[in-house]
Amino acid sequence: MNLAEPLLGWYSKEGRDLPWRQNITPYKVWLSEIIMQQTRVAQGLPYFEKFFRELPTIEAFAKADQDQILHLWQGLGYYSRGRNMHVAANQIMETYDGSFPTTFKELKTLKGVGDYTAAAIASIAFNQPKAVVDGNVYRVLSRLFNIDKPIDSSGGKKYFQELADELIDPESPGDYNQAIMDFGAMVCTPKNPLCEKCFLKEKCEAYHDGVVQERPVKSKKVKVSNRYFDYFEVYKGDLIAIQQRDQNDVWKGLYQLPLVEVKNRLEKGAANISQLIDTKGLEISEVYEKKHVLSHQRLHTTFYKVEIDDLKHLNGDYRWVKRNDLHQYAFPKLISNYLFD
DNA sequence: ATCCCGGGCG
DNA sequence: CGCCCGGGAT
Repeated sequence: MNLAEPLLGWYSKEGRDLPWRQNITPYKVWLSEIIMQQTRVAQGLPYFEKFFRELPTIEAFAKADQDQILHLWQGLGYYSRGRNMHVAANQIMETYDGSFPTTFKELKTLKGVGDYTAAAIASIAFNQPKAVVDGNVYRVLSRLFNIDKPIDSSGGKKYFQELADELIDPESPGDYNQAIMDFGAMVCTPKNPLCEKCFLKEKCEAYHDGVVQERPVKSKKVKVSNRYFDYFEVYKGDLIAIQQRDQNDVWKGLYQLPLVEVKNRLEKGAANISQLIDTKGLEISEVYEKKHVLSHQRLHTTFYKVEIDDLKHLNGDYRWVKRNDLHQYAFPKLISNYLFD
């Protein structure tokens, strides 16, 4: 696909007018790229202005003391970026005689400069055809080519880097790189991308297949959270209390036993049923503990049973069911295992 | 209030 | 591969 032509056309009209894009120098590119890592333009822009005003040259940056740099950095987050820049500035003064290294390989020897930043400086400041691959590029390419390789796997990273290197415009690598990132930030956004007015929608395979929202793919499992559930088998004679789950949560619409969810393991215990009924004079026995794993949650459950002498003692949205009728209700495996096994 | 996002380092 | 951080979206 010839991506460069439409992208550069769009960029020349719609690209953002940013201070480090005027009178380009390697120092400005480096400063802006490091500041913009993990940072939105709106937030980083005043920091760039401030740094460039206070420390207008690589030499000034190298000679500043760390306290001054961190003070200027205050509020931007990821403070190792500032500390690393200080080291890198001194590397440049000492190893490269005060002038920026010009090759991707040399640039990567600078502290805090990885693949992305080295490619950005090499292409924007030195016109070398090295494709940047940042979050924008992953998103744009995974959608345009409907690629479902995970962007957080080593194989996926390599695949996207190679694809990006094929697509880059060797005539204007710097503008091309900035164009695709602006496009990702302004049109092909993570949430609510502007597909309907996108000039690439006819070429976009994910748009064509209706999977834009599912790109890019990440393989890292969603962080699994721990939850602590205490279930109570509350019964009177032949009747047992059940409850339908209606919250926007796991097992919505299914039935379960009266439940008390607690924040952590320490709160676990039979006493939790006092939130549901008056436990005075009742005998509550623990039946067993069970860990139940879902894709995104680890449920630490404990089952208790308690017999009550008056149905009214259990307040809330419960229904009393004959034990023989329990099979008419849909229960999560966790609960049916308890009830029927 | 909670989730999501993101380059580079150790 | 987990951590570093703050802001924006939800």
